Amino acid sequence: MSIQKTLELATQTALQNLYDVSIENVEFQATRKEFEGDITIVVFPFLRQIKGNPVEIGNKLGTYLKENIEEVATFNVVKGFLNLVLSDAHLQNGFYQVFTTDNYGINKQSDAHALMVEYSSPNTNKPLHLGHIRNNLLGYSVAEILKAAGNKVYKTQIINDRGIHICKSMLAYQKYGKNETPESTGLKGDKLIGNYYVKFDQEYKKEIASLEEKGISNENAKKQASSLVEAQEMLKKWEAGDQEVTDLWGKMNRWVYEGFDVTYKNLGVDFDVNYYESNTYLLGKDIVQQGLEKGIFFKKTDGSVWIDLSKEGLDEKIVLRADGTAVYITQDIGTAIQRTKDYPDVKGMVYTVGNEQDYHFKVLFLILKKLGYNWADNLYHLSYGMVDLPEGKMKSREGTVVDADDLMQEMTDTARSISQELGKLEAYANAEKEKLYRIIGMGALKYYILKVDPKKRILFDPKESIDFNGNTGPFIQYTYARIQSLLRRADFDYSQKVNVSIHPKEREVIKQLQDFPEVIQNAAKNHSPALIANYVYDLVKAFNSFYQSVSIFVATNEDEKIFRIQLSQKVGAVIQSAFRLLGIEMPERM
RNA sequence: GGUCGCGUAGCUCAGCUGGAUAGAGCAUCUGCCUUCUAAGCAGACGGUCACAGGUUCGAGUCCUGUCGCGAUCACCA
Repeated sequence: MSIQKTLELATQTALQNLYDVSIENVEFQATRKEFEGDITIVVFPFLRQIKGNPVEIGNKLGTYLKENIEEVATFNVVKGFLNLVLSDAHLQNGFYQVFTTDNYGINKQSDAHALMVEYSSPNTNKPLHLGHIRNNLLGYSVAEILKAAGNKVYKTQIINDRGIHICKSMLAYQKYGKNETPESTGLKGDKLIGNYYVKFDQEYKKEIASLEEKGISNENAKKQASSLVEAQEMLKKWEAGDQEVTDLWGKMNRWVYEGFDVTYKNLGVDFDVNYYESNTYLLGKDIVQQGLEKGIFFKKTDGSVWIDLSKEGLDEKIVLRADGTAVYITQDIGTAIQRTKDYPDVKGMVYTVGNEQDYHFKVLFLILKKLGYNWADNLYHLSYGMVDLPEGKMKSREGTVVDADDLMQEMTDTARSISQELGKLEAYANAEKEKLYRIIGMGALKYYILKVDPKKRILFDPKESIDFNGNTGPFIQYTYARIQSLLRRADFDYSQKVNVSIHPKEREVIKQLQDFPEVIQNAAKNHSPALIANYVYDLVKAFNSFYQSVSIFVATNEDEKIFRIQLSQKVGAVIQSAFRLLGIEMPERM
């Protein structure tokens, strides 16, 4: 039984005995650090049922708890706050239990309730950028957090491998590509294709400009430009299965995937299953037909099919075009249903998609619910804020993007130069040093992105480098590395339970450790890696303060030394577990 | 214009179901390396929690309105 539960029951009994009232909830909070105590009971809410002075009630309750509950060593009352000091014995027992629990805080995954987490979902006409990095890190991390909270999770992406934008790259390649390949140019496949996408846009703009000179309005010029018309024709050919077009499409997509694979690998993310839009874009039409029969959708005179969501405060929304072809939401309906067929154990899905699509997902979830799918209640749009630059939105076509590969490389480079400046790691082999630079650089990047609340937008200024001091990934990695150094030196058995008097700094660390399981549950419930990041930061602060104020190897007796090593070991383990949920690796030294 | 999100120290962010004097980091300034890794620790400075009302014993947190920023309201994806 948790200490909180114990105290709650005891408080209820106490108030029954002392005042003859039955209280339903007891409100707890961690004692603020300027007061003495570990856990605080808020007395004010009792005043609804007990007439009297809160300080007096607090004192009576405190006395009762101290006399009857062995875990309570002493107490004090400030205003309406009853601060309880827990006994050393209780803290030691609590810690030893934490210490001896393997994979502390991490739950076993249950097959009963599987979830599918979608993230990344790139277009195959351009390389990944900083926006994708946020998406990928968030999706991956939330998937890992959900696993740690006890869910079975399938990670997936839907690859946007068809459409007019792909045709634009293909067209530009046909015209200007001279049969270049990643091998012949030495470029990553996604970079090569991305260049042609930009090339198309440049030529398209030139064309519009020259049409405008001939007196054609901008609006008409945009529609009439021959390059655009050609791209549209190419899309029709693709849909008709034209051999030449589909061959080129296949070849160029393969190059892009090879490029993406490198980026994903460096980013440390992975997927259990991929869905391709070229396979799913026709899905959902039969569902629309069924919905029409059930009266959920209705047909307009031109033959297009709609759903009326005005009762839900939304508009009418089209689900099928007049010519019978699918729109974006049609295939999303189809894909969601397809996934539950492919993976019958899936009871819910998480979509990691930017907040610009809030409206879309509201509509999608509502439609699926109206169609009567019982898993529709367990759909969640993990909506996150955009990553913007000081000058505004990133735009691939205009070249104002922070490229994912470049940024990761820069982070490693920064880690290298800081490390060299500090004169660290000089004794190690080059290969090991490079590996550590990568771990530290990526740790800085990932923590920087994940520590902020997903729904807030991030302003990224490329001119200001991401920090390595303070509330950062490397700070936490550094603490871990220090702990590993301690453990390498501790060449004795420290597994046994010991009795010591607990230092105030140790108290703080123990209490932090005890919060970890709840933090994981909370992060899962809120789909927020930021909660994990903030927790680890607090834990590390508490540990560093402890590390600074007590000596571990020069403890006053053997038991104390063992206890401090145990405490350090477990803090290291929790840091590692928590950072694994963020996809951040730990260095053994730095 | 409708809808949704955000607004906390000079900057970047915490602040759990309402609870004590609103917390960190960066930046600026002070101390601490002949003792376990100074990417660290201890401290100083810095706040009308956008604004105005309301609910409450108690509001950064809940409600209403106003302002500011962003997104969205396509037979594009």
